Amino acid sequence: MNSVKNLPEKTIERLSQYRRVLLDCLRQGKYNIYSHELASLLHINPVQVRRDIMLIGHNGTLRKGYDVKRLSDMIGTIIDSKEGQKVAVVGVGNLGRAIMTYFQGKRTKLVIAAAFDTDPAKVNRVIAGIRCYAASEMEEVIRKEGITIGVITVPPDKAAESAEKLVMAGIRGILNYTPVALNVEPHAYLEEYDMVTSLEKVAFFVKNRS
Amino acid sequence: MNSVKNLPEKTIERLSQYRRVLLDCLRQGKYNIYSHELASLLHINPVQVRRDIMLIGHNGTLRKGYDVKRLSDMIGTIIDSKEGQKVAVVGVGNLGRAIMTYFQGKRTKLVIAAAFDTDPAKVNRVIAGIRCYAASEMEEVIRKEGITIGVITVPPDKAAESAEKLVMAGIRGILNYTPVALNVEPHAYLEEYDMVTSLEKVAFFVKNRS
DNA sequence: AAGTGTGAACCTCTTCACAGCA
DNA sequence: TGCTGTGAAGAGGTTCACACTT
Repeated sequence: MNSVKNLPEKTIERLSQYRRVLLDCLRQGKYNIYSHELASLLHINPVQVRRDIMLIGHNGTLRKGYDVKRLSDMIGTIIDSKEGQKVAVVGVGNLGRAIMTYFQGKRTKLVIAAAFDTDPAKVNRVIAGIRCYAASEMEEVIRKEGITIGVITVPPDKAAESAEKLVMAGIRGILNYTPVALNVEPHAYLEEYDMVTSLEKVAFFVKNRS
Repeated sequence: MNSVKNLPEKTIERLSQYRRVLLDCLRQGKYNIYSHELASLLHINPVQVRRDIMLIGHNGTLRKGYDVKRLSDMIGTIIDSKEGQKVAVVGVGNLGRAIMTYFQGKRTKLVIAAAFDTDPAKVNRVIAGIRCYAASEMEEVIRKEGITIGVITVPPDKAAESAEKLVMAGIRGILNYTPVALNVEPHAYLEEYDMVTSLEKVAFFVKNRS
């Protein structure tokens, strides 16, 4: 079937961004929005917006733009799990802390429930509102808390080991910020992002501009 | 013409990753590598590797795999500028520091030359080896140092303002880690990355697995 | 036999063009 | 008139299949 489960990856990314914009609108008391407004706020094409919205089910539309509340709720039912999901941050360095701070009290459906590190100065402390455990406690804590997603922000040489521990603990999704390609399939869904690559990409396009 | 300037975006990203792997090989005394080795290290298809290498000029090949040194140099001539490029980090929070630490002494062709913040406690200090200036000095420092790329890691509400300042200072490329879509075209090349979107994407795929 | 180089097919994503509705 | 919804075309990216080389 061609349900919501088969949405294109790019559409999912944009839905997340639509929702952010929509929530902003609600906060400002704006209750409907045109596809071209959403589009220009995100610098994309209005057709793209309409098609994404079409893909999540023809519903949710009106003749004078989209109903902001209804659309953002609709996106919620697609992206969020009903009972929410818990996230663990592995590696409480600058990057780990950045993510923990970012999420502090933001989402209700996606909550950072634990952090892990090997540094005794961090273990058993609460950092950015999140309890930090010893890396050795990973499996126990993840199972007990029902954590499903792990974010890896450790130094490169500890990345593979961290991923392995997460998989052992039954994690279902991993977001890897380390420049090391991990091998966790088919146990977990894996998303990798490398800041150096992004910067080099910008450097390339800066170099080759007319 | 169909030169190296017109390389697909995805190919550029992979070239950056190939180079990392190749430099690792050199460090380990490995001097040639097969496409399937490179591929499996990065979890992609060997054909993809061969095609990317083909795109950067048929050269660089051998009958017993690729010459590691020659290929990584070749990638260097494509990604790097001859005299290198300087980078500025705008916003010395956790994320800004993460990037500054990451790059410390890593690259010679892509160097973080300055950081900017409004916090008096950070201004005029050296953090992760990088001099931190007041945000008000941005235009002056960027022009004087010849900085071409800006990384924005400020809080969301200051993102637009930071981007504007960078553009005013003649910046040519921006990497935006803020969840705010910036409007800097046609002055600068823009790359955006949003951690929340990435996490939500992982959450979606975790939720919808067979 | 085991690699590379590459045309062509395939798949994914984006945009065009336009019908239909208020 | 000005919006949404959508078939169809187009662009971009990946993989297949196979010729070629040593």
